[in-house]
Amino acid sequence: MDNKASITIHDIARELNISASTVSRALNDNPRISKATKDKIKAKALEMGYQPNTIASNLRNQKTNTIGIVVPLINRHFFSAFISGVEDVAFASGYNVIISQSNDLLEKEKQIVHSLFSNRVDGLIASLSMQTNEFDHYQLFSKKHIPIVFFDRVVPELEAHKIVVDDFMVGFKATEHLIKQGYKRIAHLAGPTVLHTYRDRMAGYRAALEKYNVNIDDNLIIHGRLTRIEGQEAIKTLLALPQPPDAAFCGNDTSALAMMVYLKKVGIRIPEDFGLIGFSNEPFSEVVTPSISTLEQPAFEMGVKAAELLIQEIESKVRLEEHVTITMPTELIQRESSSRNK
Amino acid sequence: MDNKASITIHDIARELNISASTVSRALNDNPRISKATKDKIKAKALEMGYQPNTIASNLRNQKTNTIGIVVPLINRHFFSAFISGVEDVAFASGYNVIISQSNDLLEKEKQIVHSLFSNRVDGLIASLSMQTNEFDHYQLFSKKHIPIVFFDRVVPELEAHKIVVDDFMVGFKATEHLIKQGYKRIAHLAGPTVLHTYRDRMAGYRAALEKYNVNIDDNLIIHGRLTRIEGQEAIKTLLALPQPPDAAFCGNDTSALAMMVYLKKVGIRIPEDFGLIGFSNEPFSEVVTPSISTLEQPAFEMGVKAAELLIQEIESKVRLEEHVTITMPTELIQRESSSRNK
DNA sequence: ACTTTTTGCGCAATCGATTGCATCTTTCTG
DNA sequence: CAGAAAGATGCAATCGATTGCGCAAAAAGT
Repeated sequence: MDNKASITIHDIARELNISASTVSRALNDNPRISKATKDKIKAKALEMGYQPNTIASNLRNQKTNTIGIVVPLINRHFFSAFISGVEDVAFASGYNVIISQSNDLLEKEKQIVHSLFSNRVDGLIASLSMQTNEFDHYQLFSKKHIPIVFFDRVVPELEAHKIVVDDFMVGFKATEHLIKQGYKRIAHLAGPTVLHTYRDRMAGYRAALEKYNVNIDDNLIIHGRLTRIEGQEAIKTLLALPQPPDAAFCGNDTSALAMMVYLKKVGIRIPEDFGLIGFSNEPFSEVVTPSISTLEQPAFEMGVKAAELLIQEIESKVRLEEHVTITMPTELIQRESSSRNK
Repeated sequence: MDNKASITIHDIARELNISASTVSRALNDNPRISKATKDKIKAKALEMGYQPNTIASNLRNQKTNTIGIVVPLINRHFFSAFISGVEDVAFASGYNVIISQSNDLLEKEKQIVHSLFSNRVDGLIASLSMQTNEFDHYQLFSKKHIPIVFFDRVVPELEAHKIVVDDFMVGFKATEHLIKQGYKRIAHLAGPTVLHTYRDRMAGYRAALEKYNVNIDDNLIIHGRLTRIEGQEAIKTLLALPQPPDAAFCGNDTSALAMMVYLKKVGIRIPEDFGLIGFSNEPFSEVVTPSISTLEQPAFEMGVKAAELLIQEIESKVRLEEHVTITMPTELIQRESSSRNK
């Protein structure tokens, strides 16, 4: 029915024989407008079914009340939980959220970042793609002092706020746990070392071994993309070693699961013969048999923190000079796959 | 450093002593501008680090190249996979995606829909909240002929495009499968009947029983919100029946898992003593022991279809008169939890 | 009664990109 | 070589909301 163009404040103004400025001010509860006029205008706006045009407002105000999110893949528990946390806070503060996924491709990430910039988001929350090794595209934002918060995959070179987990402690705690459970040769399935996350975790792994005087054997360290396939390949490789490991700390739960499935298939008992611990507490790790020990990565809370930090920065007049880094605690969740001592 | 305001086409025009219109046309490859001028302008734009202001463009063009998505909760496998599918198609077609979650609250859903409208999204993709029993807020869109695609939770009253799975067939196939596996008393854990989805599924369940001349016992049908807790309560209730069931078709994998955990605990063997089938093929259902039979809900593909349909509608001059409903196939995935005949 | 303040509202510019309608050159045609 | 046609670019309005400044009327102060 209502095919005509939207009604604007000018339409309301014309109907009421007043100026558009007054309508605008009335709708924004500007004190310069009398109560009587305000009421009249608001009533008319309602009657005419007026809906503000946020685009126009954004253009004029140089503010979009929108924050952009860049993640490698929406459809992964950690990221979707994180996004959920961001959205919660954003909504409560009157912000919209534009989400894009990089599919772990640098080129797509670049495009997305440009697009979000052109859409004039007020701030950006991003996790780097696995390929990302240059950061010029983020300078669009930093040069204009548009706040950015990086999370999960971050690099030290980046001058921006960061939300991370203590990856060193992750590696340390996971490894220490396996040691304390009596495992002697502990393998580590690590992600690509270009990412600091994985470097730190491996450092924690090494530190724990050293602390407990366990010999470090580089043959027990395998790098990969932590997929199911690669997890399976890794465990095959490890078992074929002259001195195979009796436990593994995997970079994520997915690869730990892959190992578990294979170990069960070849008749190696978990946790008796082989101990496993993963990372990030995917929903499945609790319900598989045996359940997989892991470290909880508080995704939702990280999203909340990221959004709070970003919005605070957006709305503060003065831009913080130093960049804050929030390190989130990760909790070790001991389950069956590593519970040799009970 | 670069603290000054953004450079606009006017800045470029000034530098080159030409008009802004020419710059605009050049950057848009308008044939009315000579190659020489275009090259000069593009070079200058690059040199000055020009970034188009999409907001201004959107306002003028009355088009935002943005589509809005409303889901109950981002952080759920089905929805995040769906969104991922939408985002893929949207990005490829030059659209941004604004995502909001209703948290299954009608009031929040209303706010979101208004906000997306004010942001002038070119189209909307939505799944109703569990509470939603009125639809006036969507009329904002339909009245202005802004296309909407509903998915998953839909109602027949809605005059819009829909992407759904064939819920009747889901119920039918799941139940038929259990019957063919030799189970005799098949329970059904159903969702709230206000939602058509669940009504249809139950109808399918009943139809299958009838077709195979299995007596329908209403005591075996339990309604709930399909959470883990309620799944556990349900199986307790069912087992306490004078004539307990020997199989169950659960409304989702989560509740099926809850049943499984309880059944294992009390020593009832799956699938020998009790058959289980869930719905939606959550990632965990494949990896638990025993693995859970289920029906695949092609979330990602549904997102793809939804986006394709919406974008096609947005970009077609003529608005389709009839509303299309795309019914996606669901495939039964037989796993251990229901494989008595092998 | 006259100045000063306060109150209420309108004018017109602005945000940045787009586009219909000129205008001014060239180039071509007969 | 006049006049038409084609080619290249500029002017100014437009999208809808916001806001600094100004003006008039009403209220307050002397």
